[in-house]
Amino acid sequence: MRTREGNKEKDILESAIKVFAEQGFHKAKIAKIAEIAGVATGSVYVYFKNKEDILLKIFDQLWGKLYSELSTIQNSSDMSSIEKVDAMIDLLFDVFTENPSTAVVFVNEQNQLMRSNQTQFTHYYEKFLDQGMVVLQEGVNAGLFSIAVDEQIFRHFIFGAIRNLLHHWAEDPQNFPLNKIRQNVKFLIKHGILLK
Amino acid sequence: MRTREGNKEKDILESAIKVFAEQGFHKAKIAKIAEIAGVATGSVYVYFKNKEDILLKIFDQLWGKLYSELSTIQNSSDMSSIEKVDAMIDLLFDVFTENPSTAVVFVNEQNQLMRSNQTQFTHYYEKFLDQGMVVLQEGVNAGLFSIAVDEQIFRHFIFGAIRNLLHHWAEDPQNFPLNKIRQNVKFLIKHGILLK
DNA sequence: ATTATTTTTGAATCAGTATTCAATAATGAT
DNA sequence: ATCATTATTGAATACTGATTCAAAAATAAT
Repeated sequence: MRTREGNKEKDILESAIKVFAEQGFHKAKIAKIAEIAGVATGSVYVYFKNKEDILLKIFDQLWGKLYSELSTIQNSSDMSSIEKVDAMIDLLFDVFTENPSTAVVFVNEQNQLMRSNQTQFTHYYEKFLDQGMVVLQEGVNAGLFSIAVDEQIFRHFIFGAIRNLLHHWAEDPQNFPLNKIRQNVKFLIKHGILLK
Repeated sequence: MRTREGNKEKDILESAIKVFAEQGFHKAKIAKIAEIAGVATGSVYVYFKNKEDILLKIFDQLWGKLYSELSTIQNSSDMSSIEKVDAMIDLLFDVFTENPSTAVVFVNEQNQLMRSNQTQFTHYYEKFLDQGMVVLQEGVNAGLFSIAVDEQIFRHFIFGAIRNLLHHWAEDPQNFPLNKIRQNVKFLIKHGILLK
């Protein structure tokens, strides 16, 4: 017998996130991912079926985590709808702050990938967005939020906005203080730009 | 001498937009683009330097048009800041409505492309976003818009939101009436979701 | 220390497709 | 009608890089 040394699967996954973020999925080379992970090219295929499989696992991990944490928020019966919306925004920012490269990969690759694949992560991703809509609906029912806005549209609106901001932050973290972004997003969602 | 029959460059460009939208840039095959354009594979290389060059020309065209039309809006001295914001949103929606495939290509490919290329279209794209910020600033100065929001952040916020909505609309135009989206976006920008 | 088993390796293979280019066709000029 | 010039063609080429796999190395059991 022989036991595996270290955690190569994890190393490769982390290396891949970096390389995918830097080069984009298609220009990223398996040899480079292997090199940064400190393993041989062939080892990548011991742990992953193929290149796309690596990307899928990255998203599985991401959305599994996000969905599980969102559920916790959702079940906090002591929070108002407004607080929940804030908490959701914090959640997204927190997770992507931990790993800016993941934010870049998410923004650049997820759309393309979802088109050809229906897997694990798609499920969690949808669930995540659905949860967000439940919070919004609760707020409307409680008379806190305006009913002038369609939930589907709102969901894509706010999600696209955050996504884009995270992207720009990830590409240039210095000039884009994340806390300021976070505050601004919370404000904009609630009040818009009009002074009243 | 011999003159060129038809307008092959235009045919190829239009065909490429369709194929890129459907397959994504990397999976799109030159042979397919040529076939749909009704020309031979080799002809593509008469009119374009290479595959990426086609994509660049698509964006040149898109942002050249958007920037030029935005300038017209900007120069309308009889419009208030609020009206200008509305007009900008209409402009974006109008242009992408004319060609949903362009919306898909824009959302999926522009980020990647901009990273490796500084060309014509990047210039117009930046100018376009800058113009948007000028409008916002005017509104703040006129006491119409809240100063609680950083313009850079607002720019990425609203642009990301619209982009994402256009994307979902382009993928599924039936279930996503564009006019409703348009109205909702205008409302959200101004008032947010909070009822007051 | 030898053996059996499992992990790791990375050079060789292989596939896919962007790009080239010699041949062909079309056009206009003479 | 012939020629010169330019446009078009698409099969052949060339290249890149994902994937494979036979050999080597590491480990644990005896």
